[in-house]
Amino acid sequence: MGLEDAISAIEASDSIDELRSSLHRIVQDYGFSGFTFIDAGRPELDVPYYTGTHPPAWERAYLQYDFVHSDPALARVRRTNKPFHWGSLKLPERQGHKRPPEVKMMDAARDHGFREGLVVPFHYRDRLGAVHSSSTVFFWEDDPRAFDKLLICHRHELHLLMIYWVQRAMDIVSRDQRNAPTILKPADAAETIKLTGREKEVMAWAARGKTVADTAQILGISPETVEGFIKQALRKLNASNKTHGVAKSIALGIIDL
Amino acid sequence: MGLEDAISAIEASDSIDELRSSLHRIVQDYGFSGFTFIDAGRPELDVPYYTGTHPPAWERAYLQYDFVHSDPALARVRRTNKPFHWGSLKLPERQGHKRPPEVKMMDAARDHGFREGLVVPFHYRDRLGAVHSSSTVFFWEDDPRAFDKLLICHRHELHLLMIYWVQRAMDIVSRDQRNAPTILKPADAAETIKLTGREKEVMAWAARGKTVADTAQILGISPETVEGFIKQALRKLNASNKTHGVAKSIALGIIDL
DNA sequence: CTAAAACCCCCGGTTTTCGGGGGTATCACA
DNA sequence: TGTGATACCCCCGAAAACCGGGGGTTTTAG
Repeated sequence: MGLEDAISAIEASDSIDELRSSLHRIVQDYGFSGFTFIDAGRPELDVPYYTGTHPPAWERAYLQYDFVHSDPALARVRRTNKPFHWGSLKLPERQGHKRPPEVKMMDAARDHGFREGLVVPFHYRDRLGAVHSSSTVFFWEDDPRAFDKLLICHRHELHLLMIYWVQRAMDIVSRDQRNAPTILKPADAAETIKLTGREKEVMAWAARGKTVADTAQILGISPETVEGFIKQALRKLNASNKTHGVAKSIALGIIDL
Repeated sequence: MGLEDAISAIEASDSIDELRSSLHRIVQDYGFSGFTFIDAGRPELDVPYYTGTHPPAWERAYLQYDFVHSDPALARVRRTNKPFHWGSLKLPERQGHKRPPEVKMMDAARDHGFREGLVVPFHYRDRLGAVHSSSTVFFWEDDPRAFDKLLICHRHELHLLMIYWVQRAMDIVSRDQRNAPTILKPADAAETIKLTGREKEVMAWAARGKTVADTAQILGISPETVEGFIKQALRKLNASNKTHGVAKSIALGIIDL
C-alpha cells in the first residue's frame, strides 16, 4: 500500500473504530504488530485517553504499574516534534540499589515481546485553538535490524500518516460529540495572554529565584510595586500563585530562561 | 530533487541563513517564487518573528498595513493542522462601502503578483515544552491550474518538509542561544541532578499551582512531609526557592506541566 | 479629548516557605 | 542476616510571600 493510498484510507474512515482498524492494517503492512495512540499532554492525569491495537496484557501492565508516569517516551514526546525509536532513549542509570522506574517500564515492554518501538509525537490544535499533544507508538516484535532498515526508508511516511490520522480522528469526534473521548473534544479556548514589559520582567526574575526584595533592587523600584506587578501578572495568567505563574509563563513561551 | 534529498539538505544546514536558502532552492524546484515563515502563535505581538525569501516590497506592505492582524491565513493556521491554499479561504463579505481588512490583504497580495499561496501550519514544542505555532506560506506567481496540479501530487511532501525545516531552525537557534542560560548554571547538567519519585511529584504539583496542603491531600501524606520533599528537591536542584526550583525542573526536563 | 492601560507606591491580616531537627521502611549485596 | 544507603515520613519557628484592597501619574490609542 502506498502512502497516498494509506492517507486516502484514513480520510475515508468514518468512525473511531474504523479509523483504528485502518491504521492497524497500514502499520501491519509496514511490519509492526500494532499501535497505541495516547494523549501525552496531561501528565497530571492518572489515566489519559488512549486507543490502539496493543495486546490487552500490555494494557493491563501499563495501567497496573502506572507506566504513564514513568514512560520515558512520553516525557520525550512533550519536548520534541520528530519521530524517534525506543533505542534512542537515554535511560537513567540506576541510583543506589533500585532500578529506576523508566528502566522498569522498558524491561516490561521487552518482556511483552516488543523488541523496538517507533514513537511519533504530534502536537495539534483543535478548532477552538486549544493545543493538544499526542504520542503514537508502533510496536515491533521482529528482528531489530529489519526495524532499522524500515526506519531509514519509511520514517517520514509514518510521521505523515499520523498527522492525517489524528486530524481525521479530531474531525470525526467533533462531528459526533456524544460518545466522544474527552481528550479529542475541544478543551478551553486558547486565551491570548498579554503581559506588559514590567510584568514579564518580574516574572522572569522570579523564575531565576529572586525574591520580591531582590527584584525590587534589580529594577530600582519598591518591593510593593514588584508585588503589584506579580499580582497583576498572576491574574492575567489565571495562576493561583507565583510558582504556578512562572510555570505557565514558561509553558506559554512568555518568559525565556 | 527528491523528498529525502530535500530533508537531507535541510538537516545539513548549519545556520538560519543557510536554512533559508536551502528551503528557497527546494520550493523553487516545486515552482514557487519564495516563502515566508512566520511565528503565528502570538496574535498579541505587533511584529512576530518572521523570515523568508519574499519580495521586500511585500514585506513593507505587510508591515505598513498591519496585515498580521488581518491575514485570514494566520487566523486559520491557529485552528488547523493541515496545509491549505489561499483559494480555500472563506473571506467575509463586504459590509456597506468598506472592504473588510481580510479582503484588503488578499487584494494586496494579488497586486504584488501572488496568484496563489500554499499555507502550511505547524504547531511544535521547544525543549522547555512550550508550544509554538508557525505558518509558512509558499508564494505562487504562475498559472493557477499548475498550482492545483502541484497540490494534488506534492502537498504532503511540502507539509513534511516544513516540519523538518522548523525543527532544524529550532535546533540551530537553541544551540546558538545556549551561551546565555541565566537559569542554568554550568554545574547544573541534567545528568547530575536526580530527584526521587516523590520529589518529582511534589515539584510537578507545585508547578501546576497546588499548595503544599493541596499536594498533601492529592498524595495522601501530611503537609509536613510534602514540605520535606520540596526542601530536599530544592537542595538537589540548588534552587533558592520553590519558584526557582520549578523553573529549573522544567528547564532540565525533570517535570512536565 | 478621553478612556484605557501601563506604571508606580502603600497597608494589614493570613498563609506559605524554608532553615533546621527528628524518625521508619525498603532493598541489594556481602 | 546484618548493614548501609536511600526513599519515605513527620515536626518547629522565624521570615517571606500572598491577597484583598487603597492610592496616584504617565503613556498610548481611538
